[in-house]
Amino acid sequence: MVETNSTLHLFNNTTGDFRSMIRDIITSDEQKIDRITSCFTKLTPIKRNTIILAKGQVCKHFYFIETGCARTYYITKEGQEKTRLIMFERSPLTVLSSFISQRPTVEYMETLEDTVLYSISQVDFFFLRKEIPEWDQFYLNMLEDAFLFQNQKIEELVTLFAKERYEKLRKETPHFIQRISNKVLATYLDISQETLSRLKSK
Amino acid sequence: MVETNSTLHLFNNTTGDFRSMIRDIITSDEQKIDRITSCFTKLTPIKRNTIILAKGQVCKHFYFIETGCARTYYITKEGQEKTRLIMFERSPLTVLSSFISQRPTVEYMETLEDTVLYSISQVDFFFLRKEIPEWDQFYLNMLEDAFLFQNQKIEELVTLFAKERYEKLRKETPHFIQRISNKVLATYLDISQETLSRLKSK
DNA sequence: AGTATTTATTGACTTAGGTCAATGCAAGTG
DNA sequence: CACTTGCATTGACCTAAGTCAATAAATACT
Repeated sequence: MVETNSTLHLFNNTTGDFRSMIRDIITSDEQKIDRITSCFTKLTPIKRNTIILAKGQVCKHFYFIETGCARTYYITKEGQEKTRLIMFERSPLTVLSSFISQRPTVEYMETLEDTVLYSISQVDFFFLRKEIPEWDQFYLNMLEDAFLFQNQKIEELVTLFAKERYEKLRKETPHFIQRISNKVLATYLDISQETLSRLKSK
Repeated sequence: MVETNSTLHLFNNTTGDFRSMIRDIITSDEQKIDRITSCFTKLTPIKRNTIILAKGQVCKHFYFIETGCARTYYITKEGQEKTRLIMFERSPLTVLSSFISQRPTVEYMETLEDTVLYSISQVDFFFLRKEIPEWDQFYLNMLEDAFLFQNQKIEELVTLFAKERYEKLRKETPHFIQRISNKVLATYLDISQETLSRLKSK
């Protein structure tokens, strides 16, 4: 990863890559981009299969993934994992329900690969929303995206067979199959690992 | 329903009840409430089981339900209905995915009882958001609510058995059982009508 | 490199819930 | 009020997908 920083600000612990991620997300002047990036901390790399947030905790951070990927999942009372969301590099990552409400989450958040995150606290996040309209707009866009994503997920769960959900994923997001283990992918599609294995070989 | 209007504005086709609904939703001065209510039209009562929006159409309106109730649902390629959302009086009603994106919906919207709606066009709705910060805030709150609702729905679909979903509904929203037919309720819980009938008698 | 621990695959069997069909019941319409 | 149409219930049977178990293959660990 290139460690050049396009600004001259000292004590800015963000990289050029991170600035470009922010620029992808909001259109604003460089000063505001500075202000935003200054609120983020680059975390030390997190090993794969590390739990970032556990059931019962309040989600006090919002992340951007620089490299790697992560998921959020439920554990049923029978002990089964059910993955709701998988996010890759250059994407936001948080347990939005808990982040919004600041109430304990029922989900776990876990890295699926060695992952580098940029982190902002919930307090700073909401402070930035008041301060920078473009950031407020980003929050709104993210919320809309999250709504549309879940809307789609509900539709797929209730209208498609296991086989069809897998085929749709294969066509629309083939990188999921390349990067995510069969085991986790099965929990994402809400089918058993064995059934997924059988679907793949047909 | 009381048809008194607490303002002196002529040509204001909204009722006192409607004003109180808006006041429930946003905190603002009476002038802005006037401005908001003036953008809504009270529709002539709609008979039960009337389709308000069909698959393939773009959702160009946002509604408040004054009396009655309505649902949005998918029809699978096997011809089965799957209800995603049921809304009652004093609640917002729209197919948010299509309303946001202005792209054709895959859902149907239908009244479940004789229903009275207040309607605002998508254009006016977004115009109001620019004009009145409290309305913009309402949109954000609604989006957050909608997100949280779907988040919950996904959790229930993937972590609970049919029986448990029914028991949860019976405890948390008993009015659904009183007002919604077994048939529609079954599609809301994503179980067959026969199975729901059997669950109820145990 | 060699061992230990996951993960993937495959077969045999089970099950939650669905489908189909028949009957009784309630409700809307002329 | 009769009549039709749709809704709820129940029984008999079915099936998509899950579970359990045994290998095999891949990864991680020392």
